[in-house]
Amino acid sequence: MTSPPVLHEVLAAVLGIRDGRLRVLLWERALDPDAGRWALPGGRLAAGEDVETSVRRQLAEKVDVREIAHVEQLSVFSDPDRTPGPRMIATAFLGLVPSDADPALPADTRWHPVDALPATAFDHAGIVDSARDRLRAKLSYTNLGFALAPAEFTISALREHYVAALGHSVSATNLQRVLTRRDLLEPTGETAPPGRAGGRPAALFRFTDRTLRVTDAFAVLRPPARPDPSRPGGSTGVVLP
Amino acid sequence: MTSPPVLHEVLAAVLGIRDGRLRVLLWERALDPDAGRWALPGGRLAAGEDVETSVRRQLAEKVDVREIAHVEQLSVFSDPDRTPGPRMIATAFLGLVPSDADPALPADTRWHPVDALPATAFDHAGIVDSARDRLRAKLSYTNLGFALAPAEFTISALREHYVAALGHSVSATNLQRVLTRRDLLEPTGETAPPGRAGGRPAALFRFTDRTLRVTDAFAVLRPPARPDPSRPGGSTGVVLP
DNA sequence: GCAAAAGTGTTGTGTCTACACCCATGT
DNA sequence: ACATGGGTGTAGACACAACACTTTTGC
Repeated sequence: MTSPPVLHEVLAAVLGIRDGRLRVLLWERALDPDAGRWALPGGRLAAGEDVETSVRRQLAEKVDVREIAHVEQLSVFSDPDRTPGPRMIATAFLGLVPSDADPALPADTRWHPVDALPATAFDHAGIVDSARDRLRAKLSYTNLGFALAPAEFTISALREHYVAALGHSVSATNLQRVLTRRDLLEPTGETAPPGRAGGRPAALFRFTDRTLRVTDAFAVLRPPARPDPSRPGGSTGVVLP
Repeated sequence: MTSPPVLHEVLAAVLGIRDGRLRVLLWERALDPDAGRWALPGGRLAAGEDVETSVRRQLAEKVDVREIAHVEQLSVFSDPDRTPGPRMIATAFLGLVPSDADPALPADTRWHPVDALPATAFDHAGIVDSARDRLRAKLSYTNLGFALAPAEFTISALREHYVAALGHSVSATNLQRVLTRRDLLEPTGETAPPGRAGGRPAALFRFTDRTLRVTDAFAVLRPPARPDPSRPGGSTGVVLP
């Protein structure tokens, strides 16, 4: 009745916008199994730590932990044959690095576009896919953009980040309004100088909050609207003449 | 450098509407540790199985697996001190049982309201909370109601299920329209006889699909609307005179 | 002045919530 | 007839997407 030993590892799909594309941090395996293939950073769980502590510790070897703006658990990958040798269960994480953080990377480590992965080790390609999907979903109903963008940015720079992450066009106009309406952006007061071709200088913004916040909890079937006494005006906003 | 052994278990928070309330299936521990406290069903991962296979197997001991309409992974609970004795990591699942399934339960097992849990074992209360939260969120942007409701139901019966699960009032009118617009409901053609007080007989409905489907993927920043050639009429529906 | 880029005004559309009203049945 | 519960019609309110237009710069 004794089960064979099961080892436990944590793996992180660390995503960030680099060079206008959504990329993931991978390192090239030097040794078998899967030598020459690209793998997610991570490693064995140590004695005193829970999985989140572990993944943060292991990432510190690849990229300065302070550069990681957000970490969240994805799911467990537990196919008995997912790796050769003794059975290994993996808890996968999504990590996000803002584009102004440029950590010095080990020689075997590089940013690869998530939509053009090299040959990957084990089941790591599926983990990257689920990280990308999670990111795309959360960009639409949380403030998670803060974890991709630099500390200060113009709206059009932010727009490029969203385009790269979502994979479809995004209007700068609507992006600004959606984020502003939710009080996620605030102007710094500074402006960025225009390029050599001229143009109006762009105002700089920052995210008001750099921790995850759910801004659109309900798609439908919202709880009944209780009249909100904190809002001074009546139910209507402006009455046109 | 060798890590101490880590054991792996799966735990399931099986939720269902019973007696008008959202409840979770718990069994009362007979032995220490935590004897007399109520625990989630689950157990050790066996050799050849992944975590989802394992949780389905373990649930078969408590409730007929065919009665479980939906199973999904929640997250890993890995605090080193979450259980006494050798370290145990748990992968937690959400399971849902429709209210017309009434599995014969073992003597030590009972349905408990999720908002009035008895003394629970280990960290299981937190797992129940995250299961409840996941269910509430997904009811709003997926067709997950199918996993709580019986095979056929009236709108007002369905409404009571949503009220119990969400914890706030839901209008039958709007519930029907929201689900109908998304093509999640279809009429069976049958009607349910009215109660002894009279009233119009209610039409019976069923869910068109009994597997999980995301119906509201984007809160904002949707991909640009490509003109849909499959839809015959122009962009507008009806023109008023 | 002109091109380029940023940002605001405005309009159209969808769809959600709320509520009034009509429908079918038992007593 | 009338009470009871089921179901539809309709109106109001947002909020989003799209696009025209104004503003501010470099050349």
